[in-house]
Amino acid sequence: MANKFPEEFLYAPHGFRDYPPLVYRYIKHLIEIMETIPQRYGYELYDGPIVERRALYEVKSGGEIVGEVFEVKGKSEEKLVLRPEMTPTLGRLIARLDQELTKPIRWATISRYFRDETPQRGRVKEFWQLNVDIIGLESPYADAEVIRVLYEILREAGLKDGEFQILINDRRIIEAILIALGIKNIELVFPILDKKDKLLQEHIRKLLEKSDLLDSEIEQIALMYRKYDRYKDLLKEKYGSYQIIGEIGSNLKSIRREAFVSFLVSQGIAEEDANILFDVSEINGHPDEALPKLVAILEELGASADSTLPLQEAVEYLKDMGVGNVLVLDASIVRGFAYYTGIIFEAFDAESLIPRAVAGGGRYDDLVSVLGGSKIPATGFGMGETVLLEILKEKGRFGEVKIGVPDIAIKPLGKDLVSKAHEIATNLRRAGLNVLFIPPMGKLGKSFEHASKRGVQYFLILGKKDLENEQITLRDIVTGDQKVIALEKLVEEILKILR
RNA sequence: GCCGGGCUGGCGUAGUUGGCAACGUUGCGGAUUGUGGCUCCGUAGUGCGGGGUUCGAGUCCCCGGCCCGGCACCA
Repeated sequence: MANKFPEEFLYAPHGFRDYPPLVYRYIKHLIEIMETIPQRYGYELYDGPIVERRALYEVKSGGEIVGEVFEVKGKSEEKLVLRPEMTPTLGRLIARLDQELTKPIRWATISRYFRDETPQRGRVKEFWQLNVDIIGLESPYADAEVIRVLYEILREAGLKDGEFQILINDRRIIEAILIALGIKNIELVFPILDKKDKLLQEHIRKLLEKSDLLDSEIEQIALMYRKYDRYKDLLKEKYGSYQIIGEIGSNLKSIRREAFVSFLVSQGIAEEDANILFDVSEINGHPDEALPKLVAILEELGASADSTLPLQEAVEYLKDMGVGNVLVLDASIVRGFAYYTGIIFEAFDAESLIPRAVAGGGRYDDLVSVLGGSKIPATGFGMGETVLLEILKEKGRFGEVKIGVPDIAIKPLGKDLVSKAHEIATNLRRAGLNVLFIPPMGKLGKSFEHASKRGVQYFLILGKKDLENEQITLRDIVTGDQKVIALEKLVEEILKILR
């Protein structure tokens, strides 16, 4: 180290990760699950380029999101970016290949994506993401099926029913309510629904400003109210002595309403309508109970309840598929994206250990046509590996992930035995085993130690004495047992032991 | 971008009111070429960088860097 190489250069660039084997094997484990499960449901794998035209992302939602994209400089004039998500690429592919593809199309992909965001827990600048989509099937069965795939992945990854929830809603229902209320600016209301919790947080912050609490405390308390169920006890313990905290606590229900309604009113919505919208946004429960509430609201407004039928149907399918008990209809879920047109859903850890969605998706019936293709219905979801990884880490839910652990090691005792040992290793490898070859120098004991630290249990010792009898010694490194095996029966014997 | 916490051998930590930098663990080497994981010994830090206060700073003050949380934002 003669010259100064800045120490920080030993680390990955800010927001990016290194993946030494100890870390990588867990990610790889998840990736393999995410890649395998969709195939079990008949999905084909595909991929696109990591680099896309910047314009592709401007088409679908007005160019707002491009700010968090990595620009790529090439020789051409064309503005290129590292892809931040898959759906536009998928839309492009479908628009182009539409005519030759058998419908419905079931496609899945898992690959790396990039977003130039501020890193946080569960969020990094480079990540793997799975996308699962059904294109060309209008029936809510399609929505149900992709949700079933999502469910199975979460289960396979190690989460149990009750440890996660799949929140579901349908934009068409909310739209029908808004229309019934005579609200024209639908686009205005969706983001507000999405920010309901945040509105509460801000409202409480304002209430607390009059008190003698420190700004930093106010910030913290307001956040706790936003996630009240989780911080209820802590809040009482820490700030219970303040009168104002007690007051807010006992009036929380009306404060929630006030925070939401007053903001809507400030945006030009009538107070009466705003109150109805609040009631709608508070609907949160199993679809069997929540859906009738939405129907009732629509009927009260003198509107048709037909908009609830697709969600109803999807829920029925989901129950038939065994996913009924993790569903929660949350009428405040709309998802930030302009391109969603119908059923939308998000998966969360039930304990909110990580306050981010594990996966999210929905129906986007117009995207392909926006990109110049024919009008073709589509639904699907995206799922990154980062949040799920953090949740499993938090729960200590990583079992023994054995990736890159050799099944067996072999060491010749002497240079003149290398070719024979290599021949044996090759036979074992051809039988499908991962074989670690240890060169003949050094002490045998050290080799055991090394193999043991690599997680290897079985060790073949090829020495002259054994070889004279066409035999080889197999040692179990864990137990210390060892026996001599005839070379001609070796592969067979080893396979028997390993199975 | 904002707020908070941290930065001591590879890793994890201890360091009382400023005064010889300690412990655990891992890696590597050693007890000579067919048998280990126990023990022993050796190896390892310009204390994140820079400046200041002081006889003397890891310990106090200032500036910067990086890491980790959280907020904003989030396809």
